[in-house]
Amino acid sequence: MTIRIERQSTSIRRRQIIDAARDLITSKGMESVTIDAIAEAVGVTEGAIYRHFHSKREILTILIDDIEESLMSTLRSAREEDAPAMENLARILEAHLSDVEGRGAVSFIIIAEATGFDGIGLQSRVGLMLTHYLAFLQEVLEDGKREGSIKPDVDVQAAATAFLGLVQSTATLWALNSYLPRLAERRAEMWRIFMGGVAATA
Amino acid sequence: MTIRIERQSTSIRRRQIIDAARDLITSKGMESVTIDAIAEAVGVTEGAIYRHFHSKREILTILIDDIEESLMSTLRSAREEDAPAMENLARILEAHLSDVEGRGAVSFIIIAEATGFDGIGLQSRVGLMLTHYLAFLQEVLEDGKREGSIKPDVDVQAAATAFLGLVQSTATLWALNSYLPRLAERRAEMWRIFMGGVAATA
DNA sequence: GTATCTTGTAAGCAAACGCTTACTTGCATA
DNA sequence: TATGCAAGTAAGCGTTTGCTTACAAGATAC
Repeated sequence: MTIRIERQSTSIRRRQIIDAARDLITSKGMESVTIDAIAEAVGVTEGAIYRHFHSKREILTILIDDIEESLMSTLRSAREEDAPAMENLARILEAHLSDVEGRGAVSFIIIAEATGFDGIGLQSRVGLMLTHYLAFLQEVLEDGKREGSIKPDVDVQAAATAFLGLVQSTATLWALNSYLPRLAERRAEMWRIFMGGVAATA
Repeated sequence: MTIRIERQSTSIRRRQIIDAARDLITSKGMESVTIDAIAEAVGVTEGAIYRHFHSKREILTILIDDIEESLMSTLRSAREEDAPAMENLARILEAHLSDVEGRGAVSFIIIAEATGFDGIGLQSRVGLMLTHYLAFLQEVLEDGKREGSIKPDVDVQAAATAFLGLVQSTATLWALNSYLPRLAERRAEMWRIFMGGVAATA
């Protein structure tokens, strides 16, 4: 019985580790993200994890970076430079909901956890992520105002918050119903309500 | 040095215990809700807690009952029987945001925790709470359709979800910004957006 | 007044957690 | 080929957690 040790470079291991952390969150929730569970998923022992990260907190922080990066890049490419703002918003909503459905509600689980006082200081990092998200939406909403497709008296900050709420509540209900009903189904109706609230003309 | 033991009936202790649990959640977050912390807050030792509840899970379950009861009763009394549906909805939004501001975002922290797989089975209980919440909103929305104040083609389930999202995203941002900006401030703008999306006439 | 039930304490247990330590082995390079 | 670093293991540490046990004492009933 030979023991085979599969050595890997730290760059590869770091990726494997944060991927494992993400998978654990989506499959078994935030509570089950332990160093031991991550190590098992990667196929090494606990000690090896600390060769590549020096704390659990660092792993989670970098995971959030990763989540924000991939989400924002998805949303940014859903926005087309010369398309009408309302079309862009509709596409962004679709892209965000698809992202939630595809990757599981990781981002919202993390937001959730941070809201309830995470204890390792994710709170400010998650706050920053939401700030970036809202700023992006506000940009698109301002486009709409300039175009005249969005009512000039709409408060863009409130509108962006409401948009976030659309995705957040949908994701929450989806997660609490064991990811059962097709998440995308309700997209059209949600969009019509939001659109009606901000659009200049019916 | 006399040891004074303040005996209390189990009915009083049970109240004190779930109140302590709630206070702990709002002040220091879900993570800090431990049997030891609850015991200290009540002024007894850990063992005494188990005279009145037989598990932590039972405490949390009953706390959710309590939260749902007080929230729903607040929202129900914000709804006036003979008032127009849109007025009722506006009042319900105000009542819910006030509740969040007053009691801290307890309910959302619990929703959050459950979303991220709580591990003690709060998930289905919290799902039920949201179902009740949405059913209540859908009732009011149906009122509005009957009155003609809400567009007949509005999907009430989607509208109720969007309404929940309004409160949820607002509460989240509020919690992540250290409860800083007056939460009620943004209420009016949020309401205008939602109203615009469902109202029959501008 | 004494028996009994209820509420309390102090001590500790087993498991889980993040993390460290002492030591080993694979691998690139001088 | 030998040297040194990088990547791995096994074991265990200190702490925290939910919960249990053995025992003490206040309240109540007969």
